[in-house]
Amino acid sequence: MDVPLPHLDRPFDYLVPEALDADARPGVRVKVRFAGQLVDGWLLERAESSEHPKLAYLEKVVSPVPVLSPEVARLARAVADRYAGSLADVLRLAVPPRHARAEKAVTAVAAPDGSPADGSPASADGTAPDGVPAEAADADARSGGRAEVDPRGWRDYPAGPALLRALTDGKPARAVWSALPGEDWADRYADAVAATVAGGRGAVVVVADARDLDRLDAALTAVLGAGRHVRLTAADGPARRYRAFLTARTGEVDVVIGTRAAMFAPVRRLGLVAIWDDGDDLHAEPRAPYPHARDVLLTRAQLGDIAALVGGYARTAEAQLLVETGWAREVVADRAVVRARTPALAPTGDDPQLARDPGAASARLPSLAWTTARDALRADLPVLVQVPRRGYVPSVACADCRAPARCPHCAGPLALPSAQGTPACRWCGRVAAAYACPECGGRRLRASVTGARRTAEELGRAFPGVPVRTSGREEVLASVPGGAGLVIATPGAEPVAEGGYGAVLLLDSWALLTRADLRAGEEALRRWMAAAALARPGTAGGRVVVVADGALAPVQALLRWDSAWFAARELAERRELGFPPAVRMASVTGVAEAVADLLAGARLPGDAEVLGPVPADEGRERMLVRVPRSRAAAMAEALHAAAGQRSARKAADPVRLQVDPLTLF
DNA sequence: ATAATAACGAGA
DNA sequence: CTCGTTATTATC
Repeated sequence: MDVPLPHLDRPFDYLVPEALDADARPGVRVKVRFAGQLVDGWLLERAESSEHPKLAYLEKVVSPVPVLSPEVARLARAVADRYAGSLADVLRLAVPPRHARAEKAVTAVAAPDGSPADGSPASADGTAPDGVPAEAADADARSGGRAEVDPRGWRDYPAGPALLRALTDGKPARAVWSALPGEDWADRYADAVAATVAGGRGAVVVVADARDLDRLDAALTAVLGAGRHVRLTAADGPARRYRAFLTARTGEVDVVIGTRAAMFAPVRRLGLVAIWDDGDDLHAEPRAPYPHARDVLLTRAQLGDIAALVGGYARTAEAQLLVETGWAREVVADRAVVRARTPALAPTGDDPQLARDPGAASARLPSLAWTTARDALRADLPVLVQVPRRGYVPSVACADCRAPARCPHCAGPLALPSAQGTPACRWCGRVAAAYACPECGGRRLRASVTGARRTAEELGRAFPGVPVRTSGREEVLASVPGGAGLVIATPGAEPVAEGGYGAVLLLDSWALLTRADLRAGEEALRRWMAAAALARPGTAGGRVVVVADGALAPVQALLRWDSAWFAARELAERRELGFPPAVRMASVTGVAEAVADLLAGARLPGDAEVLGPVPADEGRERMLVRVPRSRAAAMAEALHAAAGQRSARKAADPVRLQVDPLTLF
């Protein structure tokens, strides 16, 4: 039933009229009369009988195309349960809006009679997508006649060739991959997909943005040839998106790549789910119930014995948890290989000791950064300058040692309500009047971040005669030529340089590190590594300068190119502080009475902690519920049920439920 | 939203 | 005890 009310989040039985019998198959969109009015719905399954005494008839089958595959239906239910949401909400994300013209075009190709090509009934257990008969695939598997895919660049990782072999063999391998600097990740993902396809199975790959998608698209076309895969992204518009969706659904292609819109893509005989750069916040769906692409894909892998690949230059705490729990194996290069591929990395003091050179002074560049850039330009190599985007909310840090200031009571972040105010916790609201830094004992606090963009603009003037390109919000460059030139980019928009950059400067790192965010350190490292990975290896003259204190853990991790170490440290810290992913959290946001009402009605597990309230925007407030991971399902169910109670009695004020919210403060 | 149903209280 | 009114709750 396509209604978002949580208390109606369950199947309803209807009679199928004779006339609709042929079209009324599982997975089709239907219209039914519900509470007097016509509503949209999904036909989940056909049954012989019903418990319900008085059934109404199905009003209409919207389209005979069973757009909802059994595998995706099961996945959507699991995702709804995990995120305390409704199936209808997840299905809205999973199945793009119907586009009649696109449907006509695709089904006409797939089957002249208008029915989809894969009209076979769902497999009994619902785990495998319907379509190709299982026996055919098994026969293929037993024949042993599958070509082994050349591991190519995966040879740089001791576990790499075995991973590809497992993919071809159809084994549910699960890997957390730390890409080497300079690695062509898109080629490696194309290899992994090709290995899966060689085994007769399909794949879903999710990337963060259009630029990554274009890159992966090109790599896949090179490896698989044209027409073997399809792009699925909301940016392509409703018609193309629906068309791509149907192409996958009808089994015409069995490799789908895309942004997070593709995470639910129906793929015939799915054998691999993969995500690149899982730390990018674009992977978090902003619509209810706010699922994260990584979690959706991993749920999918778990439900269907499907292989999973989680990769990035940097490793997230979530990926680290997969490794530490043994759910996934890490695929990393040996230290010797890492050393050989890494550019020469150096930190430099944050306080600019301005160089004598007038150019450096005007650009307010630390002298090491300036000389590094100059040397690269002299060697006719491009230079990348990473400058954080504006708009970061600074949190409060110790003015002496710059450790982030945390609430002594709940370890939430401190914030200054005004320039001269007393710091207060953004979680529990307690005022930290007599704050003393646990690191150095300092009592003074500072809020930071100065204009970052101007630094970049001035940088151009510091190197007269050198072409300057910018890549950022308005215009994102995919690549730049190899000669001398300055490229100024915001994080995530760094173009690839032909042959690699001679120098990469990571400026204003302070803005990244002091963000009021649990993931500030992880995020900084992720962005630095993504930029530094574009530099040439140190042996080929590649140098990276990070303007940050070399003693800080994220900086250390960058210098050693060891994000696994940092992720382990980060995860350990979150265990200690009781933060995700070590625990499961949910946030409940709304006007105070509504939040209190919902929590009062929720039968939370006994060991649940309720934190807050803290003020949220527009007069609303936010409470956090924290449980051990083992209680995650119980917490989600309790919150969903409580939301159901409220909606059943038509409680006026809406409450937003968010499980594992990306930002906790 | 709306219809069925339970709950309640007044008047016989 | 019945009837009419009102709160509650389920909606196939």
